Amino acid sequence: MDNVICIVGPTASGKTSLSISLAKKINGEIISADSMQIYKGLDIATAKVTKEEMQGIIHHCINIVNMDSDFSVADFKKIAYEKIDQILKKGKTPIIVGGTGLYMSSVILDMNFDKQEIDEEYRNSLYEIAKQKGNEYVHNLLNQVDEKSANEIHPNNLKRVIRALEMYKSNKVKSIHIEEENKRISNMKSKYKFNLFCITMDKSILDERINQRVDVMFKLGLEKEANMVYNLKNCTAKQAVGYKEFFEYFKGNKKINEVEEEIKLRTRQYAKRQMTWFKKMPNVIYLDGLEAKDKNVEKIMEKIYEKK
RNA sequence: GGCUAGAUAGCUCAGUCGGUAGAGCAGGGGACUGAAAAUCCCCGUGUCGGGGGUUCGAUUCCCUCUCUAGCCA
Repeated sequence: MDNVICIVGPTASGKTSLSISLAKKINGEIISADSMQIYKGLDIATAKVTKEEMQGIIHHCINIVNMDSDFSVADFKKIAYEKIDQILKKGKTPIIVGGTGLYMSSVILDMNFDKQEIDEEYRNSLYEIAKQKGNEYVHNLLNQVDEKSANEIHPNNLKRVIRALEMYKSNKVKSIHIEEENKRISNMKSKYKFNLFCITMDKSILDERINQRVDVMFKLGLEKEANMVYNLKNCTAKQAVGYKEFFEYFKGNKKINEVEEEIKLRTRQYAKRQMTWFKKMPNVIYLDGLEAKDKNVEKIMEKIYEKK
C-alpha cells in the first residue's frame, strides 16, 4: 500500500521546516492542511511558507482560493485526494502537513461528505429564529427530527445544531448517523497507508515560541494585512487569530500593545485546542519538537520503512 | 500630618443585615463531518491585609497597625 506521511502539531511547533527537510530527503511533495493558508493574501498571520523556505519543494493547497470565496473541509478533502494520487503517480511521496485537525482527519478517516449540502437560506432563517426564541428552541426543532444528533450536540452550540438541521432538511440525513457510519467503515477502506506524526513540546516552551513568532509578525507588517482584512466584506479570514484582535483597535477602542498581547493569548489558546484534537487521532507517533530536525526526519523514515 | 475610600481566587471585582464566600477573565480538561484559527461543554478552599476586642461564633461589627488610591493641609 502506498505510504502517505502526515505531520501535525500546534502552531509554532516547527511543522514547516521539518516537512521541507523530510521532503528533500525522501523526494516528497507537500500538501498543506491548513484552513487559512488556503487563501491568497493571508500571508503574515498564517505564517505561510515563503518561496525561499520552500527550497524548491512543491507545495499544494496553499493560495488556491480568493479571500472572498467559500471553502470547506469537503473541498479540501477532495483536492487533497487528487493531489495524493498525482504525487504518487509521479513516484513521489505525499506529505500532508498542517494544523487544522478537521482537515487532517477528513483525509485520514476518508470522511464522506456526500448528501450533505449547504442551505444558506435555511441556515440564516434558523439563526434568526434562534435570536428571537433562543438556542433551546432551535435545539428542540432538531430534537423533533433527529433525536440522536440532538442528544450529542449541546443546545448552546448553535452552529452545529443548525448544521445538523440543515443536513436533515437537504437530504433527510441525520448527522450523527453519518458520522458513526463513516467512522465504522473508514478504518478499513482507506486506499493508502497513512503514517501520522505529531510534533510536541513543553507548553511553556511553545508559548515562548508563539510570543516570538507574533513579534516577528508585527515587524513584517501584520497591522497592514489586518487592515486589509478589516475592510473586506464577510469572509472567513475575519475570524482568524491575528486579524480579529485588530478590529477594535481600528475603531479606536484599543491600544496596539493590547492587540499584540491578545493575539499572543489567543494563539496560545488555539495551540491548546489543536493538541486536544491531535491527541485523539488514531495511531499518532509523537516527535520531540526540540530534537534536531535531522533526527526527526530519520525517525520518520525509520517508521515508514519498518512498516513496509 | 488630617480626612475619605479601598485591601476577598493568578487578575478585575461582587457578596455575606454576624453562621468561614462567587462572577467575569486567565488557567486546566474535553467535544468536534460542508465557517474549524470557528463553535461549544465541564472544572472555583481562597491565612476574605496583620493583630486585638465584642460574641456561642467574625471575612462581615468595634479598635489598632500596615499598605494603596484620592482629597485637604
